[in-house]
Amino acid sequence: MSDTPVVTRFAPSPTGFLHIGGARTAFFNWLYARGRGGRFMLRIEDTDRARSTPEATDAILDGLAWLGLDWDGEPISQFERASRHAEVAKTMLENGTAYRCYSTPEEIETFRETARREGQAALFQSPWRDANPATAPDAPCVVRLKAPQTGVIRVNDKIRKKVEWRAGTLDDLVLLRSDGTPTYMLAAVVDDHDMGVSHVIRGDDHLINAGRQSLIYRAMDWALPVFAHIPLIHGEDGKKLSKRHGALGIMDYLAMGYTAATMRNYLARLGWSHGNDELFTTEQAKDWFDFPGIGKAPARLDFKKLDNVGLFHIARSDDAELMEEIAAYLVQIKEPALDAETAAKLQAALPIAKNGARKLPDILEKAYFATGTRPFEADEKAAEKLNSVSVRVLNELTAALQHANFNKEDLEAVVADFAAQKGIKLGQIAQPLRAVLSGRSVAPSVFDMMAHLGQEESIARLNDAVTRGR
RNA sequence: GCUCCCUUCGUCUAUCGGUCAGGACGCCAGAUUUUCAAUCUGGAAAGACGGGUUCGAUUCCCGUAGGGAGUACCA
Repeated sequence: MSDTPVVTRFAPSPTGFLHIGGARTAFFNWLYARGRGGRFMLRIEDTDRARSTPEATDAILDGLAWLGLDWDGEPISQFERASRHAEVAKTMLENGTAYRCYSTPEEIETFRETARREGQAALFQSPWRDANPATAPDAPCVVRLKAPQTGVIRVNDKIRKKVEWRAGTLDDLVLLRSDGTPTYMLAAVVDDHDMGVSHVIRGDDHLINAGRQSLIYRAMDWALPVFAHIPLIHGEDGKKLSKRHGALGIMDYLAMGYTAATMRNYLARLGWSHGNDELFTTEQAKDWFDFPGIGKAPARLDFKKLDNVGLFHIARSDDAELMEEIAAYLVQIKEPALDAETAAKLQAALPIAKNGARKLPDILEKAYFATGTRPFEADEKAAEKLNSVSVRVLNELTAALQHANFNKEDLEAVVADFAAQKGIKLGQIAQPLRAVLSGRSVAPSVFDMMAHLGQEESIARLNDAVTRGR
């Protein structure tokens, strides 16, 4: 282990929302830095002026914020550093590792077509590479990297290990466009260098770029960062993620009701593992995360597994935290916020309602008995449990409840005794009881609900049903 | 086309030459049971294929197939 401080970065291009793959890349970078007392930085790669928008930048920041991935310092705009990039290109021009190329787009296209037709690699070979500068026309030009034509280009990757390209299979990439703006290849290298980035953790789709970019590092005589190219995430059908798969954006998961802690755990396990550990906290992930645990093959999204992870995390979330998650969830699905009274009722019922919930809406559903108000109208399924017989039984139960202590244990005993006396099964009482207490067929334990509601409210709901049943 | 990468149960994965190939989700069966769940017990389920190397390969090497990425004055 080197003693240089760890600096990682997430460098999205602001052309859309933060997608699930990008979120995981950001998370891995965050984990690596945070687990080692390093810095995690954010750089917005907005050199493509036509496609970059401030809205997309905001959306990405929102996504990271929701996931709880905090970054150090201010996000860096790559575009604003254009003059520094041009300066580096100029240095390369001066030290002979780059050249001006006056070929027009049409000429390049013709070259490629010919090459392709002849079955050759379609890498453009500029006639200006070794041309005498004196013969240069007074025309717009790009600045190209002078890629080596002999030997091999080798990159050491933490995950792929040694990756090599034969010189000549990497082209003379454009560093500066004809309008003087930098391309991604140049800008990314210069920024990573200037920001002191020690570890570049990014998607597998950049593996070849590591080879290309290493040439720029060498041209400038800069130390290379540690590269780690992580496998991509595929859709449930194993194909590349696309619109067809839905749930592409990280915020779509909030809209479905998954909590941030759930997503962090699930995302961490997609492509990374720590022995047989499946369910863990973000703190543990920070301690454990390292390159040897990262796999090589792309992973697929599995919502069933995600649900299961949610079960674990909701159960262990603290109530105040869950209330915040629920508020964010409601905003995301464009539902009105909870009023103070309902919120208070919900929070009080959380210890009961979060039991067995995988997603936020599950909690809301189970908490309805506490957030709703009398009289409770039984929904269709609940109504099936109510008939003249069951209502009569409930009426009799009410009497038994008059003298009960309203805690779970005593209530269980009282109701069990009552059932024994009547010679009926517990279920024959519990189900209609659930219907009158919550108006639903899906709700927490009837004893939990009564203990939570208290004697007065519980009996009032029983009486509502009895009155209506007459 | 060319360059590079990848390949263990349906899915996520463990294994770092010798294991009855382990775990998790899901699935199936059973238990529990006041609903949906949850919980508990048990079960089926995998090394893409073909060659090597080796006393011995899932593990190392080569090839094939399949998948992916790149091949832009996009990032």
